[in-house]
Amino acid sequence: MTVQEPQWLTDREQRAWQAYRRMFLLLNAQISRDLQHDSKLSDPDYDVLSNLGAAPDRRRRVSELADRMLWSRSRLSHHLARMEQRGLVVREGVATDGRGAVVALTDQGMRTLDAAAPAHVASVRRHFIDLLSPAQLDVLAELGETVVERLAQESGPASASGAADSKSAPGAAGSKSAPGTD
Amino acid sequence: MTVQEPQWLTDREQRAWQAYRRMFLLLNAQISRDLQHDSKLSDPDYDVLSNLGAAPDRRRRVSELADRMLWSRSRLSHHLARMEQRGLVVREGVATDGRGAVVALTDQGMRTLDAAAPAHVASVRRHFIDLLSPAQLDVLAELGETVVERLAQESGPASASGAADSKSAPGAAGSKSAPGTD
DNA sequence: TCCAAATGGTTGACGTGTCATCTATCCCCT
DNA sequence: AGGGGATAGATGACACGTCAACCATTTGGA
Repeated sequence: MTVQEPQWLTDREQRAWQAYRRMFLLLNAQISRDLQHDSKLSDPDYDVLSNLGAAPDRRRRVSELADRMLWSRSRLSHHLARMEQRGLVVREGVATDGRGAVVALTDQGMRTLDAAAPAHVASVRRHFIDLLSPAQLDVLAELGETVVERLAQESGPASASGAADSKSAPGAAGSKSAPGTD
Repeated sequence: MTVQEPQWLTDREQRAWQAYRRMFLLLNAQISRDLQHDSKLSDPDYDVLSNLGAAPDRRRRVSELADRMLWSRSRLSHHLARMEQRGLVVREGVATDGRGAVVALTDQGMRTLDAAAPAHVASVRRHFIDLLSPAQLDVLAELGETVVERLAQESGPASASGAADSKSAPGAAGSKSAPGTD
């Protein structure tokens, strides 16, 4: 019954882990701060808005939204309550299933999203994307997908994969229409 | 002049950003969960314990600890209050400066850290480190350092106290104490 | 010497996230 | 039918983080 000596991290591993954690800490703080100052939105607020904005009719089934964002239902429920309070979204009942609910973006929510998107994308670019080479971006994407895939299959074969947050431009140039930040 | 059309993310950029965010979301959740279940500690709890555990006399000046961890003083203060409540740390006054304070690991805190470290490292390995190639680890480290460096200098080149990084295992590679993972 | 500003740290209010629990509905099997 | 179980979602309690305000002490001049 020898106690197995734990396998500490090597210097190389330690360096990567450290860099990753510190990057997240600072990057997240900075981007959140920008978003808050520029648009009076929190990070999660933006995520919800952008995900709804990218939806067909600007509305989604609550559980579908939760799955898509990789959020717990509870978290989403709490957050929607706060956002509804602020007039950014509304909850509607769904006819086909008495239990279900649908969240829809209000006009105000839509306007808020449109107004926030450009600055947010710019923030992400400035503090992150533009600092990295294409090669680095690719490695990051690959590595992230590897980790996500493993975690997703471990913690629940029931999970559906979908897109979630963020940027990119879904057509609709001109001036209005959803800043397709998905 | 003309309103500048925001520069949305390209597919490649979008993919990297997306992967990064999802990875963090799931990875962090999983590691926190493991830590909570294995050792009854939250992520921040562990960070504080391990940082104090690695200190010369198992104690640090509060502000130095905050800088080192890249935490706000307020956050640290709140967290120390909770940890003190649980008997993991104690605050002591400092003679040389009437305003100052020092936090020290209690024996219980030390025991808790020792007990938690192996499982935590294993968790980090299992869900993250062991899934990546050395090359990927290096790219991640490099990229993370680039981003951190930029953010650190932007948000406060003035103070810039010892923060930097440096957390390399203080000769702990051996076996006994000083399990420093983060 | 004296006081304004800086520094170290705490606190309160409030938004956010987690877990456990609860309600209502739906599904399916007998 | 009829009831057990799964599902959709909401909620309450509590941990965590942020911001702004707040002491107390220390420092730097005039």
